Amino acid sequence: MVMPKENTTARSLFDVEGIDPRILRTRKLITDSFQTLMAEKDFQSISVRNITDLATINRATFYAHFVDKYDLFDYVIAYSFHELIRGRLTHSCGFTTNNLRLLLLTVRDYLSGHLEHCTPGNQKNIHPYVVRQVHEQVHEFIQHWLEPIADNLDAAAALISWAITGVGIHYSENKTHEIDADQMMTVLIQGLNGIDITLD
Amino acid sequence: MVMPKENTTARSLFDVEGIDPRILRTRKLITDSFQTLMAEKDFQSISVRNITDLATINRATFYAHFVDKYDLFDYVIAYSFHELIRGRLTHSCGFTTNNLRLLLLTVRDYLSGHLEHCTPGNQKNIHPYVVRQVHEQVHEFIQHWLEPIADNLDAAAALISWAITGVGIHYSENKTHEIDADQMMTVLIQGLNGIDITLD
DNA sequence: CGTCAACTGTTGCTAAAGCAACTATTGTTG
DNA sequence: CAACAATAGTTGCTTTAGCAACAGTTGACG
Repeated sequence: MVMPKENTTARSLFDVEGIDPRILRTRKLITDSFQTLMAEKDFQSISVRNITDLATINRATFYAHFVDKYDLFDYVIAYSFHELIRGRLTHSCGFTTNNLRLLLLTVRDYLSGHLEHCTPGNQKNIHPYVVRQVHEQVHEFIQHWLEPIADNLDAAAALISWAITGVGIHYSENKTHEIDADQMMTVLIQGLNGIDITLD
Repeated sequence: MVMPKENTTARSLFDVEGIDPRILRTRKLITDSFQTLMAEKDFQSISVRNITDLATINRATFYAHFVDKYDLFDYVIAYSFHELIRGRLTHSCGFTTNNLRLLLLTVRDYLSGHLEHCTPGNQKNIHPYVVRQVHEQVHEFIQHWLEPIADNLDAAAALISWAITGVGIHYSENKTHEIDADQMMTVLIQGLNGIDITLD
């Protein structure tokens, strides 16, 4: 089985321009199937066979698109979060207080929707895979915003992206303190001033 | 473009056993797309491009499955009628009065659903393509039923299948005289006795 | 009338998806 | 424990679908 050729010139992970429609269709069949199955049973009890049967594709084809079901899970999380964020922010709209707050709220809202799927005990918490993928997307935004203004780009992007993701996790797990978002924004901004980053 | 290889050992036109799942999927994408478009606009104003765009398949692929949109139309009609009839009758259940009545009622009900799509004037009537396909399916049933009992098979099958189709058209176009179905059945049965065919 | 745009049907070539078969691993049930 | 069934990945080869380009047709509009 030969791997489908990814579009190497694509700007983003989810940019579909110029990709063979068969790849897009198969990918959609797989992710739709997976999300349907996730709605009715646990992740661990879903087999690759389940997914491919429901998607009406060959099992070998699955492995041409994803390494395994964990890889698929990563992709689905990243993609759905990306879609949500795309509806609220544009990639090129810049590093402002308001955008940071928007990003923070988006993270919180998205993670809130993923609390019920991952309840190992009585404690509701978020699956680490979800956190990792969400952070990755946040990081990408921050890095893109900081590029023109930050000297120590990597450190600053890591700090801010993790700060936002962390706060998002906190608020998604206990939704009672809406007002603290502004407080946290203040702390964040002051912290950034300390490393010579200022906001518009 | 090489044509997909039809399953030559298939018992029926719509038998799906052993056919490459890509063929089935593509066929479904095309027919679903077509039926969606038919629900929102006129047959003549639907282009092959419209169909393939909505179906997310290549235009050339369409021609690997169907000769043109008329061919597709035939297929969709025949298939949907076949599905309806399959839910009410089995192919091997024999030539009885009750089965003939069932067949007649199925034809009437199916054709009733196709009146609104074909209204050239104020007169509601049925598209000739629909009639042809429906008759073909009815004919197949009748021929299969008559095979073990009729001497002059072709003539008898033609007579009965057209009689049923014709009566079906009549009742679908004016639904007021439900009771006449039984009268027509009587006439049909007596006519058949005249050519040495008797019913169980 | 012409010309412009869109559609039809067809072709050779390329790329993706299906299939069968295989090894390896994981349960699970007597 | 052994034997069984089911799943996970992988591979070589076959079949189907996409693509781009072409000539021919149709229809609308100035």
